[in-house]
Amino acid sequence: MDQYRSLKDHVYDHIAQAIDSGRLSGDDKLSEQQICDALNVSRTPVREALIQLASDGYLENLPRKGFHVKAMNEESAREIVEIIGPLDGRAALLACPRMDEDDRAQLQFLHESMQLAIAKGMLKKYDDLQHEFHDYYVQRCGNEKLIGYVRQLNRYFMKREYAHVDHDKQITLLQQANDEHAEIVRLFLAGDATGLQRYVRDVHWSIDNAPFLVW
Amino acid sequence: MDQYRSLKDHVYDHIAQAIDSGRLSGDDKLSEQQICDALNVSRTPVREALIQLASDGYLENLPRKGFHVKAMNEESAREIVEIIGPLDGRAALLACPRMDEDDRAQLQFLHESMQLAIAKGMLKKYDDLQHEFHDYYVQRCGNEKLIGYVRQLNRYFMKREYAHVDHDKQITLLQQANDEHAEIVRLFLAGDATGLQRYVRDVHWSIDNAPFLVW
DNA sequence: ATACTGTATATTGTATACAATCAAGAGAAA
DNA sequence: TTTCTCTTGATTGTATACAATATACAGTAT
Repeated sequence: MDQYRSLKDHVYDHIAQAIDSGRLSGDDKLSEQQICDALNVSRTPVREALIQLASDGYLENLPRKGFHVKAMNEESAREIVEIIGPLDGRAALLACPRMDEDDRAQLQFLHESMQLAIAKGMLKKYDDLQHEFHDYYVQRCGNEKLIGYVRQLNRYFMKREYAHVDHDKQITLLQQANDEHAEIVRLFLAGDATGLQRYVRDVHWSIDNAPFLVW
Repeated sequence: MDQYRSLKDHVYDHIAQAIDSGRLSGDDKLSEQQICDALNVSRTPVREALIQLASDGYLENLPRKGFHVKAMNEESAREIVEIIGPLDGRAALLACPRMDEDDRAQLQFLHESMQLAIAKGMLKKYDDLQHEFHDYYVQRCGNEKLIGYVRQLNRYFMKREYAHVDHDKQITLLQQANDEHAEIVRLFLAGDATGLQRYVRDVHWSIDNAPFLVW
């Protein structure tokens, strides 16, 4: 058994993971009692976890009607795309002067790994590497609040499915995205923080691209 | 007696207001029992409110040691200034095409009111109008998530004091800020959304200005 | 006087009990 | 059959009780 800080945090992690992994989705209602039974805890820590999950954007709370998973609809997708660019761009700007030789090598390696994944048609692998790539410089921007915002916004892209696009089209899209990653790596190597911010914000996260096209 | 949605929300509002108004500050510890006594409620809704307040950035929670007000130090001020520009700029971009004739007139009126406040040396009044000015277009950006982010970040500027700067210097700073507001109004009137975003982000919220210099 | 240790008190974390509201279904009236 | 109402059970909101940990302080040893 894991030694959690508190039962509240245990419950929090349990539900957050269920949502991130897609086991809970849509507008699923969460029954407090059901969670209690599943984790063998009382309602108190469960409710505390639910309140925190709602505050963190995982859930919605209808008064007297309980909590349900916040659905990912057209509108919230738009809202996220409208915000992520400026934040990710700013993170890149801040991270740029904080990167050392090894960091830049890591980015280049990730870029080339993604290229390999595309060549082999390993879409899932590409997706993972993509997150690692962006995470790498975001984590090094030196701004905890910014890191938190970006992490929260990115959650919505974790569950994205490519099923509705045919395989060849997907490859084309990923290749385009990775060409942009190449430019991002180039700007990091050149130490052009300002240009980097502009490129990440206005090109890579162009507001005109649909959510499933970028990144 | 107010008819609150729930006692939890009642407690939440009470403490949030105490913090926003400056009655609670620094690293003040919050005693659960003390809040219970003050509001005549049990610990359950109090704890639920505290958890939500912590999740919303008002408080910090040291396990087994309770909640305390998150202090505003040099570092978190820097973090906020690094983020607010891109977000406020994006809000202006999104709001621009959504403004009608009346909205633009409102912005112009607020700008001129601020000019009047400066002329009369009414610094507090200027501050209030300033918030109203920025709030006006942020509220109209059509992105609830973005509105929430900007609101949360702005909380930190509400309690700012000018005490450590002499009066003449303050006037100079406010005049400079309001000149920038004039340009912002001009861009709104011209409908130049892109230029507006750039100006708000890179000039008005220039990362080089200290927090107490801008806005 | 200072540092350490043990105990008492206070505070936080969790469980349970109670109150208030909501949802579903049975039965009656149209 | 449909709709309304009433009742019953389930679920949420709140209070209280108990358990675990931390804090404060007195007493002792160095």
